Amino acid sequence: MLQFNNKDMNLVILLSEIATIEQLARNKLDNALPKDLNISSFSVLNHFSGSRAEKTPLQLARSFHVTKGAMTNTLNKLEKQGYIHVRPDWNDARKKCVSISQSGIDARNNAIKSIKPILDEIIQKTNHMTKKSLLGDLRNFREAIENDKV
Amino acid sequence: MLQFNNKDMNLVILLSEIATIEQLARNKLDNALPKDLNISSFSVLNHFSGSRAEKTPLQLARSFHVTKGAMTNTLNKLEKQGYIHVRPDWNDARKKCVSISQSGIDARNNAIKSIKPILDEIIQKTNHMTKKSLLGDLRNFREAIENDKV
DNA sequence: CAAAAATATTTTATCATTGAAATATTACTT
DNA sequence: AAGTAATATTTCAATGATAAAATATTTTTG
Repeated sequence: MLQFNNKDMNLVILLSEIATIEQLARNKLDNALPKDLNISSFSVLNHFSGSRAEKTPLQLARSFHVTKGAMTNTLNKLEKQGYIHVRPDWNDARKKCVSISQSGIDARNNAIKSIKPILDEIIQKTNHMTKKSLLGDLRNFREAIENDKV
Repeated sequence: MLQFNNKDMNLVILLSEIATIEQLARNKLDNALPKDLNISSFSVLNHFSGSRAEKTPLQLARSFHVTKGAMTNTLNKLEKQGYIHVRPDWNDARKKCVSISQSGIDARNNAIKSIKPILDEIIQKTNHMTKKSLLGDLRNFREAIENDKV
């Protein structure tokens, strides 16, 4: 009978564990966020709180490993909400420059307040040592999967 | 300025790493699978290769942490394709009993052939020690997030 | 310099998922 | 035994993502 070998099987189990965690976390956070902000929109806003430098839609799409069309969608919503500024790139008319607005910053801070209890609950239930090693391991693992060409 | 504390921030980074991996892996596998089988359908078929015991739609929905409606959808497709058998539960008319068919087994084996190169590529790029500790850590982590009530 | 290739964004059709409501059946309560 | 609650499945509308095509602009090339 055709089967996975052990290594393949372990990898399949690992990947489905990852998919499960992603699904659970996404749903929890999505439900906790203010209803005008889904995870995608929040992630973009949060991205700009680290560095408020302008980014193009393509750069953002790549950062989040999402298609360009999906990013167009998210940015359109954020712009309609007034949470980001979008302007043409004066040097290259193909490009746009996206940055966060003051009300975007406010919305982001408000969103953080609403998901913080969930994050703290997870932190409380998880032992910290585990999480520390996890992140590095996961990054290595991602790099093994990654080969982008959006 | 309102901010995450360090632990929250680490958790956010960890979760977005997980989301990224999930997205990359899903797309890779989805593209590699035969076009009549997406990951959801494949996962269900593969589930039955471990134990061919009959399962109800609800049990399957819970196994995959997916809504009942989503599972109805997947099972309908699989049934139309002839890859599963669905029969009423003679003891409880609310329930159905789902099992894999011979052509479902064939489809699953064929799907494995098509994704094996991708799995092997990932395995090759990843060091095995890492993956071993990862799985246990991830399971603990999932348990910290999990509280189901489908 | 003109034609072709590359780059950035948007549009389109399709699809899988969610949450909630609808339907049907069984179990519990008194 | 009747009425209420619980369980299992399906349906429905809305949503967010994808892949691919369309559009527009810039860069490369011959």
